[in-house]
Amino acid sequence: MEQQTNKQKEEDVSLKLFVVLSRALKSIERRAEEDIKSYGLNPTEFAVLELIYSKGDQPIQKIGEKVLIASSSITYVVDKLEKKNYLERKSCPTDRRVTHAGITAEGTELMNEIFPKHREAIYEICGGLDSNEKEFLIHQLKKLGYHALKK
Amino acid sequence: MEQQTNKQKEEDVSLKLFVVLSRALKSIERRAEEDIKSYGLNPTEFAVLELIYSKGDQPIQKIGEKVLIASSSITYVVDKLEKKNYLERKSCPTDRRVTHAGITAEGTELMNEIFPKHREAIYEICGGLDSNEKEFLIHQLKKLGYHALKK
DNA sequence: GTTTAAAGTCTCGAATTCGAGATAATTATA
DNA sequence: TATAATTATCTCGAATTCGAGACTTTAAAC
Repeated sequence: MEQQTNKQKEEDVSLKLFVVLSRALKSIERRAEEDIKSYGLNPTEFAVLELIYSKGDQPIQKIGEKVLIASSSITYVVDKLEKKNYLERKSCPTDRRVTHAGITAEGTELMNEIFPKHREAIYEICGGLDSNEKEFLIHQLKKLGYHALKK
Repeated sequence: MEQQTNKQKEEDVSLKLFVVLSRALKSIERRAEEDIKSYGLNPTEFAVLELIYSKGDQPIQKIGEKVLIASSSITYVVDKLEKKNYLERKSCPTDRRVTHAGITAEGTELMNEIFPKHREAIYEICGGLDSNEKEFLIHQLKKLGYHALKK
């Protein structure tokens, strides 16, 4: 009986956490998206471009792993970024299955311009907590996320 | 100079928090979605059904506010749940603009069956933290989300 | 060396979400 | 009361994401 009540409570807290987590992220995403849209990109495009901007040329496959989207979606996003002349595809000479995506001069120029602004925007959006609180939150979220990952 | 370095660091922590938050939620969502799909619903359908199951009949409009989706999306979701015979539309007698969505006997039966299972599943998924840690996390996430909300 | 298995990219169609605008009903204003 | 503004719902088309499967190339197994 006592057992049951306790379990009930634990479940409630977990559900609550799930809801609050979803809402907090949604609020942040809405603002972040607004920022990113003002640069003429959507969040996925920005994430892909940012990856290649900071990490250099990437095989199409790897992009999906890092940004957590399906391979068929990457094709779509890279297509769009290529049309905008921010990325270019380069077929790999050593493995002909592979295509790399690399950033263009125009893409680099764009990111030089907007990345600092984006950093600043995220900083403002996350202003509800101080630096130490953020560090601790990161730590806890990692524990939570790591456990959720495995099944 | 010192000022600049400090700012740099704060921005880094904020970016990191954003990434970790996104990933943690994505891990949880993936598992939660898996659970919900096993009941023949998708997350949005479940959320809408759960709202009406626990709070009673709702005007279509209100559903969107509570579940945070656009009005055009609600129409779509309620259509689907109506086709599955879990919800029914009831036109409001006092305000003819309004349509309420109410849960059917079949919908209630389904939720009686699956809601406890879902609670349990979320509890398992969130097992990376103990109850106190969750409470504290909820508190911090509220602070974070509340700040992000206003602009 | 063939045959099989695996890896990387892409095409296609389905599902979901959104925003803009249409329509209808209600409320506020002049 | 007529007019305007607001509210509620829905339609439509566009954007984004996914999964299944096609195709090519490479690696492994025999």
